[in-house]
Amino acid sequence: MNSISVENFLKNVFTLKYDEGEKASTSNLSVRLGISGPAITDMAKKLAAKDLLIYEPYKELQLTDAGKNVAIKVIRRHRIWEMFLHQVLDLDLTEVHNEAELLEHQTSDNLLEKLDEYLNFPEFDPHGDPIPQADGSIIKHKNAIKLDQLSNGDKGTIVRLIYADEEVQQLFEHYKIETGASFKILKVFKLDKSMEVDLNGNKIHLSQTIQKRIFCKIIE
Amino acid sequence: MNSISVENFLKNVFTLKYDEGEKASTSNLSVRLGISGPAITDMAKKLAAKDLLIYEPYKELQLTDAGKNVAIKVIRRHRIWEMFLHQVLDLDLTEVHNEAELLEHQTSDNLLEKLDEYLNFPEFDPHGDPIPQADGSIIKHKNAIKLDQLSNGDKGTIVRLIYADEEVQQLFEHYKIETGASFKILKVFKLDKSMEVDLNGNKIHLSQTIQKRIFCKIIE
DNA sequence: ATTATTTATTAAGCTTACTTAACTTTGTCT
DNA sequence: AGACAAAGTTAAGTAAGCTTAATAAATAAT
Repeated sequence: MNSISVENFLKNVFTLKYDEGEKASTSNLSVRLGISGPAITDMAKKLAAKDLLIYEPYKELQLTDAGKNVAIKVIRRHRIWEMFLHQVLDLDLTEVHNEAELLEHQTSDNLLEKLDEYLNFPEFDPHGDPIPQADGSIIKHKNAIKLDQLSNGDKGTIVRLIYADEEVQQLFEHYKIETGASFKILKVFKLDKSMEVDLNGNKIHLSQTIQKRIFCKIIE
Repeated sequence: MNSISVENFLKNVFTLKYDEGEKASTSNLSVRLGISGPAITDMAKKLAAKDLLIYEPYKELQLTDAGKNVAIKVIRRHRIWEMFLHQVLDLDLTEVHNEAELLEHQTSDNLLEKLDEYLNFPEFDPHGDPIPQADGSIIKHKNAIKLDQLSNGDKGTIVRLIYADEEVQQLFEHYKIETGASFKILKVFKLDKSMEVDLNGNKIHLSQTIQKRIFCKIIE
């Protein structure tokens, strides 16, 4: 069995790359996992020896299929727990992530499938993140794009939010940015590509970094 | 925060002593925790340094109040999870223990109270074990005694089963020994204090060791 | 009471998952 | 191209939680 550290490592390589489009570099992982650079290099070598990823000094980490499978399973457990905690136990969106972060490493296959069944096999979690299916496949939102692709006057609804860290989470919470919310782009500033958005009647200003963490669908 | 190893250690000192009436000795703990004797001594010294228990070489371990509180909290989390897994997710009695064994270490106070509330503040788990309350108090079954106290002809119902290890668990499962079941003592053998019992129409033979793991109430 | 046996402890060593300090490689800037 | 900053790696060391082998204390048996 893989340890909690190993599971978290692989999960973060995966989400960094595939959810956020960032480089799976030593420094990015160091920040994400809250451990030192050398600890990242160390772990990368260990996991390479187990064929869970490909490590070449000074190059970006690459998950192998085996590594991807582990990552996807951890993400599945995480998102099913989030859904369960939110829908069944009524924990709010700011809490579910941290609780799921712990539970995701202590969930047997049997328990996981019971939870999935209880929830009636959901496809997306409360943040709009896709829940990897039992076979490892990941369903995508159709026609969803990141907010930074929109222009003046565009209207849409939010379908997914990327909760990378505590601060982003607080910002979403503070401005009531949540899946299902409708918005209109009021103005895009060419200077720094920030934009002003009307969200349920409130005017809010979003940097490009934040825009990239918000997936939406355009309403024609 | 206490590590998983520390939580398990304190929990087992507690249950060994207060649930099973056994000595909290190095060898008993070694068997229970599945680790070597020296590992027990090591941990005992560490926890003594943290004032969670009193360690004197060659003497039985004694939990301090602080140590008891940690143990009781872990037991509370364990039993609430068992109840939840059984009642809400429909896992069977043989599964809930092992799942709860993992989840008990990854449950925040907030989540725990949500689970407790969802279950409507139960007092006993599916094995009949008392669930320590939020204030640390432990409600006892009234007038419950262990099976080994009964005599020929006594009738009663099972209120609680002590699931010490995998084997006992299997035995309970195999003979359909479960809380709520009615029984009658057919014969007590003086030789080894074993007894023959009629349980829901089946004749079963129980050693004294097993009798001590079954709590019941007499029906007059 | 002495011996034998069980039980517990000490000693030495291992793995995992980290740390900081020093050094090396890579990429950028002029 | 050379210098420099940023990013990554190597080296050495730590703490937790284990292990086995050897030793000592407590308990039971004769």
